Amino acid sequence: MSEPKGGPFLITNTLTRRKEEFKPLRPPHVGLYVCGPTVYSDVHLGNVRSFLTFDVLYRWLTHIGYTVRYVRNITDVGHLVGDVDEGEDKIAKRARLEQLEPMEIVQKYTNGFHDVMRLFNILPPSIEPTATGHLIEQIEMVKRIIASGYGYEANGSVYFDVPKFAEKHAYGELSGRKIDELLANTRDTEGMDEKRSPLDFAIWKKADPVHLMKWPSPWGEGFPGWHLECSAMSTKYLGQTFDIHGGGMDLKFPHHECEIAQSVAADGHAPVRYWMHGNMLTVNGRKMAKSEGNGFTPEELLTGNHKLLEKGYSAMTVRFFMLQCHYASTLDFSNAALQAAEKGLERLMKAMPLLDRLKAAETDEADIAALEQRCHAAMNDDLNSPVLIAELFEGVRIINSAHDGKLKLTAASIDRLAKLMRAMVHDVLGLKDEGTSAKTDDGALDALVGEFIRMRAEAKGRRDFAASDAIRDRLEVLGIRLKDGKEGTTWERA
RNA sequence: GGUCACGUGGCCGAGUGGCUAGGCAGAGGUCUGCAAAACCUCGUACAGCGGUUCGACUCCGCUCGUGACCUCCA
Repeated sequence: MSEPKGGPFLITNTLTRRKEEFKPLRPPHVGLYVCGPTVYSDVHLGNVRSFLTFDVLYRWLTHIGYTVRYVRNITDVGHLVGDVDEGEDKIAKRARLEQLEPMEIVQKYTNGFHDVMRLFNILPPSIEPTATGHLIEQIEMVKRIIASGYGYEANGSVYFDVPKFAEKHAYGELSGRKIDELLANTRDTEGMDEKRSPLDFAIWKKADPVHLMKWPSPWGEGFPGWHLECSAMSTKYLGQTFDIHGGGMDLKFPHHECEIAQSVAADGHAPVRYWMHGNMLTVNGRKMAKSEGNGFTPEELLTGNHKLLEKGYSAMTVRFFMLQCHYASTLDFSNAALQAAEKGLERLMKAMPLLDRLKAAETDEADIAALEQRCHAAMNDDLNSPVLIAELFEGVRIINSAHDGKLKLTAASIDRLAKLMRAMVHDVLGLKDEGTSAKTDDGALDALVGEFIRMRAEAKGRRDFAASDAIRDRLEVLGIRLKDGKEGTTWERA
């Protein structure tokens, strides 16, 4: 494959801070790695936004013809709760609080994570490796880092020697940090006596005797450092250098910076060619985060049972809401914005079934090819889903106008428009019908409502509008809304 | 404190050195017995102050404001 379908695909590479043309290492294959969740508590909406961003990336790469191997890990090793390097690990803490085995915690929240992903129609990755399933690879990587001279053992733990690494390599390149500034900003050095420098980070950590999640290693019983699993697993499944690594902005430093250092130290190669970072979801201007306590669970979202929510919103409403904002911008949550998205999505989704009912004309009054071109251009420009959605509303206008008989389309244009709309709405944006239309209901209800529509038509025929309006009003109360059109009356759920 | 972003019409949010995305809300109109829906028309916004330019919302500087990272975090 020399060129992707529909022209070059540009992405903002956070390593260079520029928009670059995406050229995979081994086309048509693309290696994509995304940092997954740490499974010690419920995922919240902010987490969902990040996984949604890369879901759309995955969908778009696939749509333009690439074969993508998408790896997204599950962090199931208990990393430490507090600052510095002391204290309880997160999973063990949760296990104690919930009185469960650590691996029960891991399973419980992994299941929950998968449920949420399904709810938001986020596709599963090609490989979903766990940190605990790749201890051997991680231990081997620690050995390679020690062998290259950038790792040292101290009291059963192994640390990465950042200042030494920085002498020959660009530590801080991704996050735009300089070693001197980092050193100048170092906070207290308590509990860091094992480290040669406060900038050093653990790649293997000795477990104290009460620690629950620990494994044997050449340095004694312990557990891998937080940054190590991503390096080890991405290398295993995507190679020492691969195409795209994604994650939230907040992972840029230190997590991704450390990943680069580890890979360079262990294998001598920069691991990633294009880094992509999604921005944060905010609430009242503040980042939604577990530590802020301003997040909410999918159940709360659907039911509206949360102090921040005026009402419940469907998963697709939220998905659409997020896609109306570019992934690299912060997106502020608000009820007003969510309600606007709900209305907009409804308009878009209601136009989709009309595609089957358009009547072909001899001439064309809309340029579907140009619309198609603009849709592709939007997504090829750094996944600009807001612009794609704007174009899709142009498609909605065309569909509605044609359906009203105010705009002519040839059979070929109708076919092309239908294919375009379905591909963009369902395949690329991942928006699915949530079953509010009459079409998905069983035939009995449709037949029943049809009977009322007939009765009402008879009343209207007698010009007995009191009777016809009564039928309409009572059905409305029951959640059935009648709509009179040129070709008769249709209904939908109110 | 250091580093880096951002500040767009009532709200949410794209974007560009000159040709005023889109959605929601609002106003008027067409259609309809009425209504709903749909369609058409309407808002000339870009924090403030300077500078560069024939021309800046878009580039540069300063000021103000907000946020993120610097510690686990998507």
